[in-house]
Amino acid sequence: MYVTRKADYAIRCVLYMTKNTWRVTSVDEISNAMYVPKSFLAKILQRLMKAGIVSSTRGIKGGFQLAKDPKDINLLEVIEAIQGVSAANICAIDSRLCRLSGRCTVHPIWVKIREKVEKELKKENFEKLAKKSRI
Amino acid sequence: MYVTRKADYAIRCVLYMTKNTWRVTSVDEISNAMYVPKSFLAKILQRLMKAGIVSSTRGIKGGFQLAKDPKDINLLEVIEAIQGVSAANICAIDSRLCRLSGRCTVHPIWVKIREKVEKELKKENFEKLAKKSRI
DNA sequence: TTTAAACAGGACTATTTTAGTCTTGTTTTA
DNA sequence: TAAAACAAGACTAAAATAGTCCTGTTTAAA
Repeated sequence: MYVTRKADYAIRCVLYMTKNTWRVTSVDEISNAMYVPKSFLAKILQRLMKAGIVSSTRGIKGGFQLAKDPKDINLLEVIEAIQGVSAANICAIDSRLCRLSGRCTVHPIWVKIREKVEKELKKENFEKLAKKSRI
Repeated sequence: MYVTRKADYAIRCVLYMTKNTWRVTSVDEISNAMYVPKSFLAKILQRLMKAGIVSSTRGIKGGFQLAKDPKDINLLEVIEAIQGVSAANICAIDSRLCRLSGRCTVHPIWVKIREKVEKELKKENFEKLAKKSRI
């Protein structure tokens, strides 16, 4: 499980929107507030759209807003919206990717770690995060 | 925390050597047994050398053997010997790498996850792994 | 009705990392 | 002294990461 810059930006972005729930925020605004390159952020928001996490309004005065209640959005979901499923070791995602799997002693350990990490990430919803947030 | 092929091969390699403790094994032998490209494995073994996990004997009939008791070698140590320290998010390794850290709500979560993963990996020593192993 | 602000989406690019290979040299034992 | 084995650095191809850019389309407001 490695969190890319893209997913990290996505998290900041959802966090910002959580603090401005029900208000339409533009890419430009989020970009400036969260120190994320604008055109890169636009791509990220498109992915969050496809995942149903945000919704968009086009045209002047348009922008993005959360499509769900912040308490129903967790970290894992945002990360996976951006980079797909991931794990410490590819074999923990798809055992076919490892020619030793099935016979491999280490395999169950990767699976266990993946489960633990995903559990932690699922526990963290954005309502909770925003309460603690100072940015 | 992402485990590269290199670290994955290193683990297989240490596992093989654990099952042949006190015997000198050549790169060629391990390479064939563990399905790892020979010249790549040679590089990996050099790293394990520097980390003090294996020792080498040069010349004909030379090769590698574990430099420590398998029960004193854990997964984390082998992974870090190959790829250095890692975490789900770079900010969990060095908070200076994140311009929001200190103010970032998500930062403590990455740190917690890193700690949990490292704890799991430290628990797994090679004596234990070899007992379960069928390869 | 036109203009400008904003999203949509595809193509493109530079940099870094990953996963190796290759070559030349040194050691050691039979 | 030849061959088998490690040592170490240079090299390379492919993939992933981190963006940028450009050409559209939409829509509120002047």
